[in-house]
Amino acid sequence: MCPELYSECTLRAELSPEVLSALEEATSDVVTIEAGNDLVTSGEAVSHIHYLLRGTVVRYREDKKGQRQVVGIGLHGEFLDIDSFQLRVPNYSMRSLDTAEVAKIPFDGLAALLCRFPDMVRTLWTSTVSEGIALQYWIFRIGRLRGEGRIAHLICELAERLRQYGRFEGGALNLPLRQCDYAEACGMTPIHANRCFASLRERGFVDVKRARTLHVLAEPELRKLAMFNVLAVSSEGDASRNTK
Amino acid sequence: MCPELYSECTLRAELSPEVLSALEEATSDVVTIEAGNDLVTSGEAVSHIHYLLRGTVVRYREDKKGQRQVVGIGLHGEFLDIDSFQLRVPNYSMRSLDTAEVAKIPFDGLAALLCRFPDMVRTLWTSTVSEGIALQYWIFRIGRLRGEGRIAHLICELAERLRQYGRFEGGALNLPLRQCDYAEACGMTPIHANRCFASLRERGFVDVKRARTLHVLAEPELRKLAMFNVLAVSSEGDASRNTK
DNA sequence: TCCGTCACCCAACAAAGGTTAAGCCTATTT
DNA sequence: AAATAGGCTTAACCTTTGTTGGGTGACGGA
Repeated sequence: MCPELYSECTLRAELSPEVLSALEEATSDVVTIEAGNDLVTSGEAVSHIHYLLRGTVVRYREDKKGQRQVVGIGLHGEFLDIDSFQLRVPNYSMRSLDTAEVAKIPFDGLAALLCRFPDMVRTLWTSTVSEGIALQYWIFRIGRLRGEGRIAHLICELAERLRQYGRFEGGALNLPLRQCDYAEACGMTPIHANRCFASLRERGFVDVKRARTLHVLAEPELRKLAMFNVLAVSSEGDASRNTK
Repeated sequence: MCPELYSECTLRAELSPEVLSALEEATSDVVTIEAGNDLVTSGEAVSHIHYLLRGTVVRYREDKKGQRQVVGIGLHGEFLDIDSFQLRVPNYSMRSLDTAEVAKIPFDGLAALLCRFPDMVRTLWTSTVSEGIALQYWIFRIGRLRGEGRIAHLICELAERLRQYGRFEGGALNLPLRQCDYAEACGMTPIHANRCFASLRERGFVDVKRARTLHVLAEPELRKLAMFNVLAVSSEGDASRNTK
């Protein structure tokens, strides 16, 4: 097992060095998954949780016509499906958007770890709570915003997360997300996502230098448009024609 | 403290009688909240979790224009905000739709309980995971379904939950939800919710006997329309004009 | 009793977003 | 260099949904 597997883990502050190295020992294997392949398939039992070492992953649900609704985006350094430790049979699928590398930690190994480090249960529980909060943001985004605002909201979320991880240099959203991925996450058609991107570009809020790297040019305006971070004292804005 | 406070608790199977009575002892007080009042306000610290003894409660987020997006519905017998034990300052509000009675369990009391009954942590964690799964259903509903399907989906969810609790007698959804509450939960305007209800009524799927009691007349059709329970083997249907 | 309020209902119009069917550009393959 | 494939872009058309403004009936308080 290569050393320092979990050196970029985003839960790091919460996990002691002992736990991290125990996690590394408990890791059964590290696999590479090509773009467009499923890591996890809805309805099929899994026996381990996944940690993303490299790449970007979407979590989604499919309707019976095969239309996908993305319900989460996993960035590298994140655990992708801690909840499956409880579920055993996930009711979502996960797919990598580019070449991904994931570490697998078997459930039994994790269970042993939780016995050895009981505090870890609280940490994982807290992480599940955070994910729930994130899901509520997604519901707000899709339920209360119009097309342009939804895209802007998702961009703001990703920017915020990358910034937290120190990977938002130069305002670049360096992620393999295609317009159709944004569409699936925002509950709209790719054509409409395209219209929204065109408008955001026209307004000078973002710039897309062909290569799947999106440059955020006007984050404050984007946040206003998306009513991102509603908790902060609102500074008013042009969000007039923006809600339902 | 009145006895048997938690006799209807929906986590009951997971909680031993000892834990239940310890919970009862840890309960600081039981309060009554009139319809339309907030139990919890976004951004304001709380010091206890809530258990709903009577009534119905919505959890929501507000945008800066005061428009609400409901992100969860609490039924009696449920803990409403276990997650606030971790958050301390919730970023959502909760409001009762009718006269509600809630029991409050202070955080410190709960913390003591978790020390005394360490297994309970896992139970609460599992409950948080379930809530996360429910939130993914909500995202799917709002993101992938059209108006009629969204309303149908929410009705199916509520029916399912009431049935689990043994309170779905005669196919009646006996809840104080107004059309505008459905609208706020489904990300649409009350006017449009009204159109959707009219259509569902016309099709003979539901019946609303003025008095806020909704009768489910054709659950299979509703489920088909809503693509509810996508996991089950699909039996095909008329869901053609129903997705985006 | 009358009045106000609240939930529901309705209709006409406008805007947003889905559908279909193209065309374009770039990178990769042959 | 030509061929191909994937992702982006555009346009025309039509459905869904929001907007505005009004209406009804039930109910509770003055």
